[in-house]
Amino acid sequence: MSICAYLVIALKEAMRNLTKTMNALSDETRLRILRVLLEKECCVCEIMQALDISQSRASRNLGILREAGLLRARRDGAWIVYSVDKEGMQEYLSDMVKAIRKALEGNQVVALDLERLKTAVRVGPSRVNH
Amino acid sequence: MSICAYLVIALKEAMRNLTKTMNALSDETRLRILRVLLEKECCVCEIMQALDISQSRASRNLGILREAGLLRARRDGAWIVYSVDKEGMQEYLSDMVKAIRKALEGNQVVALDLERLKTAVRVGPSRVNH
DNA sequence: ACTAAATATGCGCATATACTCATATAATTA
DNA sequence: TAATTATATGAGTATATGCGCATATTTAGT
Repeated sequence: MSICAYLVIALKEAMRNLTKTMNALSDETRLRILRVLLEKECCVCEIMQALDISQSRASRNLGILREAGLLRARRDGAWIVYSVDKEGMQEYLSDMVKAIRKALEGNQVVALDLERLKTAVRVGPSRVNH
Repeated sequence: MSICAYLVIALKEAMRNLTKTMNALSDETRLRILRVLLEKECCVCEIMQALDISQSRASRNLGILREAGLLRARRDGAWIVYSVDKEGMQEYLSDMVKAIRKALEGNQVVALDLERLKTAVRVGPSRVNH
């Protein structure tokens, strides 16, 4: 492949990254996950409990948010802890996150999620009766 | 339908509006259209020329942005002029628009669109050889 | 009123998305 | 090392999306 072709790809990548981000943020499940993670870092099973959703659904959507650069993941023993890396993320991503947070202010679905989050415990999916 | 059921629907509407907005902003064509309209209000045929896309594609995506509350449309003679209503739109929408604008700064695809916009004329689709 | 022009939209197709179910992978503990 | 636990992921399915093509709708001009 020619140098030129590579350049064209690089130029298109910025746009692709942006649409990827916006796509990640255009789904209700993922907006709810993001909002919960703005409250506190969580493992998959805590997200399951807060949103009252299945394990695979939680895991897959966390992966999409991570892939879009909105979350970071670290292992902590048996768990993988997801968090919003407010400082480390690209500036345009943190702008979006701030806008989303504001847009979700007072939202009732979110309120319920945050309520359930309070009683969520770091216990595996197998012990979450869902 | 009971009052309760209506309340539940109303509570869910805020979330639905947000995902609708984000969805509208998660497509490359629509991000490009929005960016062009931040430069100057346009009729459909000017958007066609700036982005070098078909008439139905321009019209449909303008409609989606409009439906999401991001654009307003007014008739001007034979034309329908679309614009970003920066003052009139919901606050969370204008936050998103600002973030998008910043994210697209220096983007090459956008640069080409804006270049073509300069030479775009308000002449109907039938006279745009595409 | 008739014709032309500008925009919107129904339809069909190809592709993308989101979910569940079942299973694979990776780390912990006995 | 074997069993258990936490998370990721492949497969299948139902639905949503984006596009082009053709056509409908609405306005302008004669």
